[in-house]
Amino acid sequence: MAGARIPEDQRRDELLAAAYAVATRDRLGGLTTRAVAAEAGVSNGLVFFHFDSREGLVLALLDRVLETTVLAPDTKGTEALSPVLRLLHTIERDIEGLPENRDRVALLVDFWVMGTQHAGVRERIQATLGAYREAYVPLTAAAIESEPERYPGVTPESLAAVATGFVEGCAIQVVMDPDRFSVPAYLATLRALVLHDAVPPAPAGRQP
Amino acid sequence: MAGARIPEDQRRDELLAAAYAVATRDRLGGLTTRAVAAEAGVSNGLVFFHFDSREGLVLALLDRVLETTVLAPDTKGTEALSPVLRLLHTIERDIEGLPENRDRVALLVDFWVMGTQHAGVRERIQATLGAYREAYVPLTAAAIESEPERYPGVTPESLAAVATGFVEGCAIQVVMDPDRFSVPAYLATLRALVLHDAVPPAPAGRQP
DNA sequence: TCGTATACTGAGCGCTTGGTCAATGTTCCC
DNA sequence: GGGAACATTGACCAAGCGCTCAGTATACGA
Repeated sequence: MAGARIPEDQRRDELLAAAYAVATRDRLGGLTTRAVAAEAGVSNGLVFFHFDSREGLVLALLDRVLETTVLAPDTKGTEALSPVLRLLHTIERDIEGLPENRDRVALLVDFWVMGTQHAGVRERIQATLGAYREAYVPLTAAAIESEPERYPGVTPESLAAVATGFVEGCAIQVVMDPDRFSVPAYLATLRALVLHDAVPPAPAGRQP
Repeated sequence: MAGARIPEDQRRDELLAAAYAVATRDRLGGLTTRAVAAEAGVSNGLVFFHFDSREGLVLALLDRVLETTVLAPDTKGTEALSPVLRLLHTIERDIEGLPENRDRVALLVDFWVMGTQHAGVRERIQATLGAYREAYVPLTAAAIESEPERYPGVTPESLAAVATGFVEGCAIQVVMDPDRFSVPAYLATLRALVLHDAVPPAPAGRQP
């Protein structure tokens, strides 16, 4: 039964896939080495052969999740819009993509909370979120430059922090209270706040 | 050593205080019955005598934390302001109070995450946050009524949801990344977004 | 003074966990 | 074909967990 059947990298991937399945089902607290081994159909010891420790497994899973999670604003198709509308449109697109990725977002929230107590996790997540925030800076800079008198004391960085913070806040609400959280209502309010006049109608949808 | 020395309610309070100390130090994951007993200087069994189970202890602690946490907008001293400024001022006051309560907010975040998997915890937290949101509705209703043409498709409820969601998002950032999160920069940006013109200067402070 | 209700102790049980390791199966090169 | 290198197993260990319980000390009414 035991033997060198599968090259190491492939087994690692299998185990990480099993870990992802367990973590999205039972959260990080349920991610035990035995549960991963059972999910992958291998023995408990093999997990330690490939990852040394549970911590190694968790960190490898975090790296995998961060790598395969698109965390960059998608500005495609918005080139013709005004800077402010472009920024708004990008935020909206990020928020709209959240509900369909609820499992993954929930797992990321777990890692996020874990990062409060674990320096390695914290650094990885802060780096990723920092890159996400910085990717917004060109958009926010253009928006501020288009109406500088409207944004006194607001820097591209601070506006990017608020924009990504808004998306992150929505992500957490999607995880925590998906039934009450209404994406269309949120976006309509965001539009009304950001666009002081001539507000295009929000997309149709349930509004509380 | 053992005996009926202290009336039940007092011991319960002592144990809850010990649980609070443990939970703010080691988070919910470190809240074991033995740790609480050691913190209170009593035996392990006494925890079960007073709370039946670890779950009972955790729920009692949650109730205590929710009761003693002021989660209602403070509008004192804002009666003379315009509705929009009043809403803004209230949000700012809530956000400014977060950093000094970081331990407590961190504990609430832990409970919040726990609520994802525990119906009892979820119900308690949703009820509290729902009451917080509803307490904002009079403020948001007045703000919308003062400039209805500016808020098409925005209801008092949806604006209250965004306002409290903004505060909650800030709370989580205070817990997760307190060094980078800048309250003054956030508030300045919020002011610029909400007030379309004649923006009063934001309070001085570090801005990233 | 004695009995009873109550608060309290701490050893211990059963279970799960992360982690170790000697043994074993498999592959591949010589 | 034989052996070195590697992947894999599963029993096992120590530690920590929630929880139980027989027993003990205290307060108090009769």
